[in-house]
Amino acid sequence: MAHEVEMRALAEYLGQHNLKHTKQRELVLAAFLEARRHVSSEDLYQVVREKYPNVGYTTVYRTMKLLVEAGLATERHFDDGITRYEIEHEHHDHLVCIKCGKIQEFECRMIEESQREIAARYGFRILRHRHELYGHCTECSEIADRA
Amino acid sequence: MAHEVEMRALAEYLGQHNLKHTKQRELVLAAFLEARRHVSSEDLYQVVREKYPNVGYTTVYRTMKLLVEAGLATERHFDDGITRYEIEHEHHDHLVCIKCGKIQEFECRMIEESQREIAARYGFRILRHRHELYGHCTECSEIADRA
DNA sequence: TTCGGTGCAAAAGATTTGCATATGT
DNA sequence: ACATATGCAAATCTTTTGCACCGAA
Repeated sequence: MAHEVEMRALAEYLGQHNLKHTKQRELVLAAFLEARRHVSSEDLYQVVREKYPNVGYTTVYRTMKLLVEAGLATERHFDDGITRYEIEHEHHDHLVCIKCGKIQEFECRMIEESQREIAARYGFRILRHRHELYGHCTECSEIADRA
Repeated sequence: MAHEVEMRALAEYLGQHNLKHTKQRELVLAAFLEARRHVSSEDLYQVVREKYPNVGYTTVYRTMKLLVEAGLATERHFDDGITRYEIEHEHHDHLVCIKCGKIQEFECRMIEESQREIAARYGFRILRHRHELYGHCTECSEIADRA
């Protein structure tokens, strides 16, 4: 079984919270880790279904919420209204191609610094943020130019 | 009638597109302009209903989409999944208080510059962006500290 | 044996659509 | 007159919830 670290983290979380270690939770976590991209519950449901057709929608939705609680996943809301998940990691923002849907992560120290400055200016205490740049990626720009 | 400029802009857009100038469209636009904050279609529906109880949900939803087309309003998606609208104007981002819901706009040249730099680095052509900082505003921070 | 988990179906909440009717142009 | 707009109800789409049954501890 791959993903030993994450599987152990899940087991630990479940143990500490008197929750049960089930096949379904393991399957959803594995599918999520293997996806290596921003996936929706629907996406994961489809993947899990291929091998285990008796797993329900509900379980996938509930398990993703659980993984967020456990600190293994982060919820993301892009502009199409569908909730997507990514593997938990900090300090990054997103470039979203509105043609092909590709999502590219980026980091920028300068922006982080500016955010702190803005927060100070308005007396806000920042807990989290969203920063998404929407447009066309290199490939899609080229296609548009040729047309 | 207040909002002469915007009313004229609406009339112009309607004329140019073979659309009709109706009482409902005027009412929704007036309610939107008077709100002076980020409002949802539901909010506007409630306001319009007070004076004109026979206006339907559907008309408000459709009219807000029309106002976006006409360049009078901009659609915003914050993290609660409800679509809100603001008066069209550029170059600003948002501070959102997750306790009281207050939304404060801000502008930052430094961030805009960084965005251009990031776009260049990844070969993206940026068309629009979202940048929202979520946390506690001054008042809500103070209340939390006192507790 | 005992709770928590699962899966189905039904509910929920926001928004859209079909359709008969009403209304600008 | 004619095409578009309206308003209701029903449909949609994503996500959540109720509940009887199942299964991990």
